[in-house]
Amino acid sequence: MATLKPIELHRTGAADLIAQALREQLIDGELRSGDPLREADLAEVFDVSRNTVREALRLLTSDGLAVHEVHRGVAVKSLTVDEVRDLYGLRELCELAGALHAETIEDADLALLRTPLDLSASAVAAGEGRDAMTHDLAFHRAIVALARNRRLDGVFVGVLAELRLGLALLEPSSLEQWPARNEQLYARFAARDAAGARDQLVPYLARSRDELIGHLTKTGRDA
Amino acid sequence: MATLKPIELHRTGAADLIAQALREQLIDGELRSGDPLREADLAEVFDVSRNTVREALRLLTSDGLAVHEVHRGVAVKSLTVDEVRDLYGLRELCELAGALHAETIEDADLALLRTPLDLSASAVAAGEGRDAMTHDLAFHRAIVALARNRRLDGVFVGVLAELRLGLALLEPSSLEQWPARNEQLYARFAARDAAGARDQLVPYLARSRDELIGHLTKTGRDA
DNA sequence: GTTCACTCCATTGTTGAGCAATCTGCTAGC
DNA sequence: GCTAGCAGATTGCTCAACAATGGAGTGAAC
Repeated sequence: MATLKPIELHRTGAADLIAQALREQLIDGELRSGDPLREADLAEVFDVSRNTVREALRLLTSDGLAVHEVHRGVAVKSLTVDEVRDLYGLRELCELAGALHAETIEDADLALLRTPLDLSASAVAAGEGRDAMTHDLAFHRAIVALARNRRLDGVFVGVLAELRLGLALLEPSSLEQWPARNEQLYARFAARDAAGARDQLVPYLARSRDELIGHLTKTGRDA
Repeated sequence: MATLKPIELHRTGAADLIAQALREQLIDGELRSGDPLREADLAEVFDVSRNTVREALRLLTSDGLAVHEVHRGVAVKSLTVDEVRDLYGLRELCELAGALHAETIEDADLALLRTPLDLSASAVAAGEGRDAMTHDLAFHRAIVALARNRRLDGVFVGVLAELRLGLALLEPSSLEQWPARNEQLYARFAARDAAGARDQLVPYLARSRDELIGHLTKTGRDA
């Protein structure tokens, strides 16, 4: 027989599916920080047993998206200002690792940067805040991917997921400046200018960080 | 009342305890790469229900210490050469982030580097391979901790845990060169020489990586 | 009015049994 | 030698139960 479907792509169990569903609700902002995730409720909503829900919640907590206190249950994580600082520190490390490779970037990789950028810009124009952010973050993921280190990609995805807990609460208006800034960043990559990318990236992230921190301290303690 | 026990430190459930026990067996090398982790067996060994074991196994797999295939169960992860490369890439990133702070290192931090170094050296002298490695890695953790980023620390701990899957299989003889190299590295920190630390660190890690990769390719495909 | 003590209830932690789905190795038949 | 198919083992998931814990409410004592 011919080589037809070499990958039957990792089937997933119910717990994984539920964890994924919850993750999506988190980044959609449907679940807000601090919201309790009660086993019995979720079991009913997803129509699975409580044990399966528990497994899913374990996954979420080890992702850092939820916190678990014994006998008090699981709740959506609230980011503290310190955590946001740490997350951005780590994010910077990841993105700079990618930016290092700007010198030798290939056209195919450049295209992988370009696509989410355009998608993000049009989502911003259309007022689709959530999509705009998704594509914006995909752009940054593409930057990190330049380092060609899957483990690093994994770390970065985790960082972004946690950051989204807070980012989801930002007002849509703050997104409007992003396309222009991303465009400048992209230009440095297109020019194979690693140092320039780096110099662009650091203040970019600092600004994003301070925006989020400002929002956290303004609204309520943490979020 | 006086401030007496402010921390009743996160009590843990049975699943967490079992996951921790398994982690320890992993780094001890008692569980080898590829070994199956059967639910029923573990349930009996630890005298808990299968459900609890399942939760523990979920934790291990999301730590990256085990792999999970649907309907085929959980097994201790086998590191591929590519994964080792990626892990060392990430490890380098973490340690370099710490080394950046060598310039401004305080005496207290220096002491935190010194202690595990001495412990490691005497463990090597005593032929205690496992302890030697534990303290060696603690030394490197202290380096990363200089960056004062808890999230980064967490990433690094995860990286080390996975690396230990392979490191546990190295012959004890290869440990003997480490104390001297660590000592050189320490000297750069003591001299507040960030650039020097960096120049020491990169080949140090490259060498360690190649040693592990060499061992993997030599013994059997992966491990 | 505040503070304790106590009770009640919601929720989690864990168990154990059970069954369907799936994988694995073996056997029978060709 | 190869394939089909039949166990047996193992996982995926459910269900029902009960103990342990935390929180909220009630009420008495100061």
